[in-house]
Amino acid sequence: MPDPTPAPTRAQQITAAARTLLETEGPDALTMRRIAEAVGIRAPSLYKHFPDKQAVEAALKAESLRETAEALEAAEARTPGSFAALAAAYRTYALAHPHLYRLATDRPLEREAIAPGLENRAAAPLFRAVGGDEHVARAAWAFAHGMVMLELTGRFPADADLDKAWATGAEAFRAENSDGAP
Amino acid sequence: MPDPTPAPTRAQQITAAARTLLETEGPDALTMRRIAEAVGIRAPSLYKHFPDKQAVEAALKAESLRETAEALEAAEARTPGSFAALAAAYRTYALAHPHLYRLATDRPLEREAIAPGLENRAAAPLFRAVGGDEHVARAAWAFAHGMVMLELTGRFPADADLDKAWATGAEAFRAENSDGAP
DNA sequence: ATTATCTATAGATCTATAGATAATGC
DNA sequence: ATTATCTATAGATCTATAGATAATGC
Repeated sequence: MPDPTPAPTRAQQITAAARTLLETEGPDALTMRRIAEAVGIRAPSLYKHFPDKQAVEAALKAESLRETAEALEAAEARTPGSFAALAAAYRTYALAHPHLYRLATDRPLEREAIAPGLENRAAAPLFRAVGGDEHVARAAWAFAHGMVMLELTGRFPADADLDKAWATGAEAFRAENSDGAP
Repeated sequence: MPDPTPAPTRAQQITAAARTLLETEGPDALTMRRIAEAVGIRAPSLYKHFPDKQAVEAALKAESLRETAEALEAAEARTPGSFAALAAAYRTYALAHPHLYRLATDRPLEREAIAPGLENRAAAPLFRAVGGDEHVARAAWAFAHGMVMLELTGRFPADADLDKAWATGAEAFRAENSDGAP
């Protein structure tokens, strides 16, 4: 019988160390030297496992995207057809992993480095919840991303009731509001 | 009669040079050395006019915020009460100044470095256009910010019809949708 | 007197490559 | 044989301060 928890490959150790650094100390700590130190090797050895730093970052973006998809799929399974439930899950994931979320959404995605279909998979629950309209789905995603980013960046007033703002957006993009009202 | 176009102060020259660098070459070009070179002095001399680099960046953020407020006020004057008109003006400004917009919204704002009331001034037209509900105003702002950032970052599919996504959000946050529907 | 500027430089980093050496797998 | 690792280092930068010198304003 195969080992149920196979030893992680070096590449996996590197990605895991990079993630821990990013999540605990922020983007400035994400250097090849710090990553190597965390793994217990010297920085030049990293280049036997990843061509360059961008490739390490791309692996972290793929992780974040996959976990976002999983969070949305779980929310959909619990509460089918509810954009509010998806929005809550999206917010929860992003606020739990602020540096990772930012890395994954903040700069262009190296699409050749992520699994084909992963972007679509992450978008699918939202598409379904807003009634299958791609334009509504994009607007709803923008709302959720904007709320998360403005919240993470501290741009709302300190005393703002963000739950109410989220509820407003959840209401605005409900599937029932998307079909034919004047 | 006073000079109608007074010579810019050094601080103004420095801010202007910094802005040109940022807008034309992006954030990596925004170094104290490059700024000094553009002004025609040596980098250490900058510190007679700004305490540190963050202060230069704060001046650029204030400029961006003021111009955003002006763009929204102009749109409101042309088309009072229309969130769609404000959203269009917001998008136009951000896409015309992508690096500046990103600098101004991407990281925490040094609020002590910007004119008191400027944040409120920028928010006021939106607040009015959505019918005076602060929660709707925040959700609508998040939508607009999210659309801009996802568009700037290249996260929508290349063939996505973003005009339609903007129109969807503009409809969703219209003042008429904000009062009392079930 | 004060202010602006300069040179020189401290004090930190980074990413990535070259080439040698040790460990592993056939 | 091949792979992983190491040391050494190229080649770039950065921000910011110290202290000297020149220019300006009273």
